[in-house]
Amino acid sequence: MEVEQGALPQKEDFSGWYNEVLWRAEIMDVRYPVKGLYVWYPFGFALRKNVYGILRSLLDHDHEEALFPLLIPETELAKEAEHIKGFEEEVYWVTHGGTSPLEVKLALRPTSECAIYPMYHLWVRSHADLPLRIYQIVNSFRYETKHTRPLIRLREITSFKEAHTVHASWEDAERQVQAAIALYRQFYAALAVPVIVSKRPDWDKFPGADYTIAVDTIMPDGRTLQIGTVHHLGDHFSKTFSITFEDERGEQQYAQQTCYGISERSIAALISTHGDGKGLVLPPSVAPVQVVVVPITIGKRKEEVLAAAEEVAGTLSSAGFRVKTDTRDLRPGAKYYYWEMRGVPLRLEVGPRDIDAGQVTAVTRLGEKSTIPRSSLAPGVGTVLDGVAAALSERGEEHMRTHARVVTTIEEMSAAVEHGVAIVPWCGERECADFIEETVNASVLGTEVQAACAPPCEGPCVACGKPGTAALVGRSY
RNA sequence: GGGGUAGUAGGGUAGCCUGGUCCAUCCUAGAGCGUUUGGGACGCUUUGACGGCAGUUCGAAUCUGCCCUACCCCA
Repeated sequence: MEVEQGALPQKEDFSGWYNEVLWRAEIMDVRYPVKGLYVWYPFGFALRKNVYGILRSLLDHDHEEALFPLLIPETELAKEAEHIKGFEEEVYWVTHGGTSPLEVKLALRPTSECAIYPMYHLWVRSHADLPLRIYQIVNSFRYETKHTRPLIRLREITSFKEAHTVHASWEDAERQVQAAIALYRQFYAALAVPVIVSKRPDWDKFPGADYTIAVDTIMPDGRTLQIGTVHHLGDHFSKTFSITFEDERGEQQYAQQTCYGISERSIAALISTHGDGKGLVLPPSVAPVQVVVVPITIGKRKEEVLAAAEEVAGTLSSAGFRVKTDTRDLRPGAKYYYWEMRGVPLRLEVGPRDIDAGQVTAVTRLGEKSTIPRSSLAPGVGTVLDGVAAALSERGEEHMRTHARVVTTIEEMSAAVEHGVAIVPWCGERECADFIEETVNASVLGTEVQAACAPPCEGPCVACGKPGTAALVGRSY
């Protein structure tokens, strides 16, 4: 793996910047010989492990992790008419076993409802089995026809975390929807990625859902990226798959269900939100390397410096930090650039001058330089890392504040969607949404908008003038 | 769905019409050795490719056929 040098494309050229940083920071290798399938480098995979570790620990409070098969028989997939219609153009099919055609074609899961619910039919017997909350983290396949992009639009989604819950009542399922949104908010707060939550318009909901709540973020170029969805499935699937339970009175009832998912788009958002002209910027919570120790070895004191660097690294890893000592035979400057590209939140330089002063020189990924006494190394590093995390959260919120605007006219909306999203009053009619889309070349993404920066807005619909409520309008990936 | 263009080393290009020292070339690529090291060091040596399969030919990156892949334009 080579060390690429020179400047990144400017972040203003977001596409160029994004593709370049993914391979220079060794997140994804896009050279795999199938369009839309990409390879996780070890460094990228380590980042993925940390990010999904946070997601797992949040879910594990009241969910259980399981694993369902990749292949779904056509007979199961075809059961829910609305659902299959939503996916039929994107399904990969396994048609042969060796050279013999299969009697029943097998689909590579585009999502796992049809793999999981036949089993839920067997597992759910009584109200005592409910609520049931299970999740899995798996790959899934969609034959995307539009422009594919690593981590964002893929033909193999490698890291699809999908949760599927079963409840006794519609209201109970709705409470689960709220709980899932809260959980996703916590998750993205941990990544310092700001989000907007909204309810997707009816025509844009998950195929087979009562309604869909989406979590979006705003990318550096102002376009939105959907980074999480939560669906209330009502009893559509339980009727199709006969998921019933016996209630307290001994009567059979159809169960109420929800499902909700997050994919590696969360990592795309993480990278895009924080990265800069020098590469990745990672919150300490997920950085594969939190602290890099760079020995400044000069002439005679080389051995002494290396020993000091090792001692510093040892102290920190005993204290629980993810530390790397860079002893490669490179100039210090080259190492600084190398680790900055990989988003390491804190660099510690240990040279003769530091040794003599009983300190280390600390430089954060955000460019703040200080010294930390060797005598209080671990607490000092902890404080600095907390500072980086706080600064990233603040930066994220600032980005959201400057890219989401509450407006009331077509003209203002048109200007707002040039570099962000608009929140405008909308009456809820499809015709008005179509008018908005054609006029400003952006979509109505949702209603019931919840964002830290967005006060509720009501007023006459921007398109027709009838009473309307806040709608999120933007250009999306 | 219809049309077009293109695939040459880690990356970027030339060569193709007109088969033949083409061992091509450039870069911040790889490997090795040495001198270096408080913000991207340098020298020397060296490695490596013609998208795939078949065909024509004494000889194919170059000509022919099929296939694969990617990109662009139109619906």
